[in-house]
Amino acid sequence: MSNGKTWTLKSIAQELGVSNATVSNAFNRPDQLSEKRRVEILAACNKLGYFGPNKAAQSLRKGKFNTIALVLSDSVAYMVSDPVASRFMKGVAAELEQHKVNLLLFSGSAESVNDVIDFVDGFICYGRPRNSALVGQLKQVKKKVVTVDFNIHRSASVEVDNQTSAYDVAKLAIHSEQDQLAILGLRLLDTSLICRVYDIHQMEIDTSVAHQRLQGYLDAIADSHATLGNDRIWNIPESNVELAAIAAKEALSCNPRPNVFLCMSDLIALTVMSEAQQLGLRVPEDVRIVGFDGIDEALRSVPPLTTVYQHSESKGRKAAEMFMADAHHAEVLDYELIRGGSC
Amino acid sequence: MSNGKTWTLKSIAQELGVSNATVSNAFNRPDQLSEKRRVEILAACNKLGYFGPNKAAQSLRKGKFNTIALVLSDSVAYMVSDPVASRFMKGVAAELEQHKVNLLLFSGSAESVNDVIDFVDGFICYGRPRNSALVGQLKQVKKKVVTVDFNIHRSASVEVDNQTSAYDVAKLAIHSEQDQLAILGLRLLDTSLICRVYDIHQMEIDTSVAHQRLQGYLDAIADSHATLGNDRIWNIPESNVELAAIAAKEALSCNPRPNVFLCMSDLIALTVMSEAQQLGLRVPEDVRIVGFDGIDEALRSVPPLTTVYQHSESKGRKAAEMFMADAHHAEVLDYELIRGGSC
DNA sequence: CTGTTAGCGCTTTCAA
DNA sequence: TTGAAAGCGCTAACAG
Repeated sequence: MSNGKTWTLKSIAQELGVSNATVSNAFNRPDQLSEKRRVEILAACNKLGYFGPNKAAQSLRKGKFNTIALVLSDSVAYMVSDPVASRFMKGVAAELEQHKVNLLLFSGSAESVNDVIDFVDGFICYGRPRNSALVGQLKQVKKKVVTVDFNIHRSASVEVDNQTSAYDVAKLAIHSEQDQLAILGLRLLDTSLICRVYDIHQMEIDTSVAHQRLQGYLDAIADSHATLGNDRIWNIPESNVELAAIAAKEALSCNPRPNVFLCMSDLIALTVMSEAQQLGLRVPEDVRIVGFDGIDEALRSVPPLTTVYQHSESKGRKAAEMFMADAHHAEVLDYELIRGGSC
Repeated sequence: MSNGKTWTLKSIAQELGVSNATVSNAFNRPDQLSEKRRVEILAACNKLGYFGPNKAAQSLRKGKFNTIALVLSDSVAYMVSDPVASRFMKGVAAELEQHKVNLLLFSGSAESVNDVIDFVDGFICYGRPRNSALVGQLKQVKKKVVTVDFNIHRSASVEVDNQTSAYDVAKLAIHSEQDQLAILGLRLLDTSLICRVYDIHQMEIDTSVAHQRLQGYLDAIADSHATLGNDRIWNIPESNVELAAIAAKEALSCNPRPNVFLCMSDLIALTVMSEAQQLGLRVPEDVRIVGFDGIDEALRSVPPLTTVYQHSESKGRKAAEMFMADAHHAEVLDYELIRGGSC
């Protein structure tokens, strides 16, 4: 570590023989002193190793932090390796970088936003946080909030029409009334277990992404008069290959075997595809599969996956944009149906 | 937004008819007042809607922030979607979450760490930042620093032996003196262009990951007496499929066509594999390929990729651990050779 | 254009 | 156990 003296605005002002207001102005309000004087002061500061006012003190004083908290729906550790969440973060980061605003990652499983609220100018909240207490807190917060993929009925939100898009992609997969459906759901239940979801009608119909997609699927199935047995909906707690493989194996070994798989993420869909192929089943001849999200890997699979492409990166960018612009409306983003070869 | 009054320690103390020191103690130093009194005060605060001392003021006073900055080697937007960096972040996040320490993502292309230095307790720096000025700043910083995959000769570091691992995996790929090599490098040059790298001997041999790997490859080639033409090293500026595909096409259309491809990332290797297969070449019979990193997708490819598996998540965890423990040594992490079917 | 001063909201001696 | 007061480092209003 360098052993130079640690300067403060005050001490440096004293050293230079000017008042601290002058130094402060030199850094923050160029119009308050002569160009010449400002340059002199800045140069002197730089030589002495004073690199500008302490940001923490500055922020305390101004009530402005140049930092926003991105509240994720789950732990940071989990979200950062989720391909869809990553793309979203990428969009947020890209936009914030332009505004020179720092990004603080915050876990949706944390106990309280209080830990960071005094450090940030506000929140972008990506998906309903796993700890639902946070939602209540966010409603009370006296700072800017932009919600994504859900809405807390205040301030701004960015959403995609999950229900309609799920309906659309399901329609692509269902070909006849004879089709036997299976739904591989992501986080339909608040559990870390892989299990069937039986009483969908008793489920609290909330605004979570999973439930919106489920509703879309169910509508499509009803409209098509196809069959969805009451033991044909799975809950998968996390979008990862290991868990998905277990559910996929279960689903593929049902009797009668489903021939259409509606999957709430591409990772799940790709896993079903791979499991099916290992059983010697052909996609789409024997088994049709659709995913959701439109991750890169889905384009590269054989056959490529039919899925709903979400503009996750744009979503992130939009959310950050709305935050910066202090927007107060709800923005609904487009989606695209990708017709791969899996159905 | 809630319209309740915004309490401060002072105003709440006044309201409760006690001194502000008492309120402060109730929240921070339970031993300084009776249990009964403490509980009373806390309950009263909670009822009135005061959720504890303002963290920004607290931090300014204490000089402790419970936040660390993760300095990435490139822009946050880019790093967050890189599979290897993601795993690293996952490890860091998991460890910090346990300590209830917040994570601030910081771009390696930013101008100066000054923007955040006053908000954080220190830095974890993942890879040499693209803006090399940051390295100099980090050396001066009077706060904790842990570097990863490079070393600034102060405080702690976590590293993997890139050179030896590259050597090892290259040895797996090279079978005879007749082999025609190609190296698809990642960020060997400070440019955003895809191009050949000619004068490797004039290159500043630095401690960047890319150069260490290159040295490992070159050693392996030399030891095997195989052939690496002087126009057979490519620079790819980013690890993504589009850029990799361009370089892969170039490399595959060389005459004589290389039959061994040493790739500095799995994504690059997978892209070469896919391009080769599209040309009707068989892997590994016609073309042998090795990657680096050991991402999930590499295990699932056909054939699975031979590569070096880095324990990226452990690396992240370790870096955070060392930060929290205020370690000062250099830690060298293990790697594993994964023998897939691609060579 | 420059200097003085009152806080931002808090913690922590120190004396009572 | 409590209260008064100094000060963390800074900004902004105001007076000169």
